[in-house]
Amino acid sequence: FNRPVSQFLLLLLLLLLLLLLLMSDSRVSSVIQEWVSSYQGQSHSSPSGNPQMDLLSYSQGLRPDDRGVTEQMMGLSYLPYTTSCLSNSSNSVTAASAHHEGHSPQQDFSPFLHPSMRAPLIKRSISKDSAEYRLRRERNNIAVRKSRDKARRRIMLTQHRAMQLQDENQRLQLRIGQLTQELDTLKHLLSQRHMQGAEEGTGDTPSESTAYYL
Amino acid sequence: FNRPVSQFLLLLLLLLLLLLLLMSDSRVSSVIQEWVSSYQGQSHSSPSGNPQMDLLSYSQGLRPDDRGVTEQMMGLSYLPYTTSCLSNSSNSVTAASAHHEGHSPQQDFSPFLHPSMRAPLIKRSISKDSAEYRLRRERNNIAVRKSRDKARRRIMLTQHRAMQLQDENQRLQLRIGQLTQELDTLKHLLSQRHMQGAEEGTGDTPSESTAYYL
DNA sequence: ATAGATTGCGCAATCC
DNA sequence: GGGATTGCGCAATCTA
Repeated sequence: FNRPVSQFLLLLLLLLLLLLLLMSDSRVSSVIQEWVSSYQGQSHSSPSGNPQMDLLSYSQGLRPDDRGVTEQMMGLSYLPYTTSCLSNSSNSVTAASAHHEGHSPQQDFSPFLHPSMRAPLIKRSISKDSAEYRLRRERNNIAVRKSRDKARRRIMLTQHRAMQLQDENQRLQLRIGQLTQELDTLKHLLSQRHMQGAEEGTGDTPSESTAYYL
Repeated sequence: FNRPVSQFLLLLLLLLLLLLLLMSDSRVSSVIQEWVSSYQGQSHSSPSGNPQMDLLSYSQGLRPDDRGVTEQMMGLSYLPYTTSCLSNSSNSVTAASAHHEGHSPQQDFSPFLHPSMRAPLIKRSISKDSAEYRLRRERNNIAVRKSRDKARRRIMLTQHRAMQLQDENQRLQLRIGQLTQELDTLKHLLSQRHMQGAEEGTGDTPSESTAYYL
C-alpha cells in the first residue's frame, strides 16, 4: 500500500464505521473480549467476516510477485571461501546458523562448513533442497500471508473501535452535561418552591423525605 | 515473544496505563489525532518516550542472530539451468523480478537471464555485491527494526487506549443511569407537588414538556 | 508428531 | 540521497 491509497481507505472505513455506529448504537461493550478471542482463538477462518478472501485466495498464490515458482535463496554467512561456489555441490550454505537455507531446484548443498552448527547436519536429512521442502515452504508462505492479513485486519479493527469508542465517549459526556444541567435546574426550582411554599409549613429536601401532606 | 511473557507484559502495561489514567484523567480526548500524527509524522524518534532503547540500541546490532556478518541470499527464480551455478560468475540470480539479490562476499553476479528485467542492469552498476551495498543494507535493517518497534508500540498503545476508553464508557453509562434515575425521581416529585399545590404557579421545566402553568 | 499459526528478521521497492 | 514503511519469503517456535 502506498500512502494515498491507505489514507483514502482509512477515511472510507472511518465513514463506514460512523454509519454503523449511527445504526446500531449499543455495541460499545466487550472490546477486550473480542480482541483477546481473536488473538487466541484462531480456529475460525475469517473472524471479521470479510467477504474479500478466504483460505482459497491464499492458496491461490496469485500476487504479482508469484509468477512461476518464486524461489528465495539463503544465508551463507561467514564463508571466506566464496570462490568455490555452489557448483561444487557440497560446500556452501545450509548450515550458517540454520538461517536461510540454500535452495535452487535439483541442486543439493549438504550442510557443511560451519563449526557451531554441525549437529543439525545429521538431523534427519534436514533441508531437502528441492523436494517436499518447497512444498513446506509454500504452505508456510500461505500461512504467513494469511496470518499477516489477519493481524492487519485486527489492527484496523482495534483502531476503528478506538475511534468509535471515543465518539461514543464524547456523546456520553455531552449527555451527562445535559442531564446534570437539567438536574440542577430542577433542584433549583424545587428549592424555590420550598421557599415560596414555606407558609404551608412542611420544609424538607427533595431527595429523601418528601412526605408533606401525609 | 512467547505467550506467557507477552501476556505478562500486556498486563504490566495495562496497569501502568491505568495508573497514568488515574493521575491525569482528562486525557481521553484526541485519540485519533495522536494516532494519525504518530502514523504520519515520524520525524520524532521515539514518540512514546520509551526509556528502553533509542537509535543507539538499533545501530548496535547485538541481537543473538547477528553474530558475525549475517548474510542473506536471494531469489533466483525461474531458472531451469540450475547446474551452471554461481561459479560461472555470470548467470544465476540478481534479476529475478528484482527480488533478493545474490550476495556472497567478493563474488559478483551480473544481472542476467531474466528477459523482463534487463533494463536495470545498466542502472548505475546496481547491486554492488559487497561494497557500500552492505552498508546500505545494514542501515536499512536498522531502520526496519526501528520502524517495526515503533509499529509494535503504536499497536499496543491503541489497544490499551481502546480498553481504557471502554472502561471510561462503562463509567459514563453508569453515571448517566444514575443521573437519569435521579432526574426521574425529581420530576415525579415535582409533578406530585403540582397536583397537590395547584394553586401556585411558576412552572418552568428544563427539558421538554412539563410546562403546565405557562 | 505433523500441520498450521505466529514472530523476528533480512531484502527490495517505495515513500517522503 | 537517506531514513521510514511495507510486502514478502525464510526459519524458528508455538500450539493444537
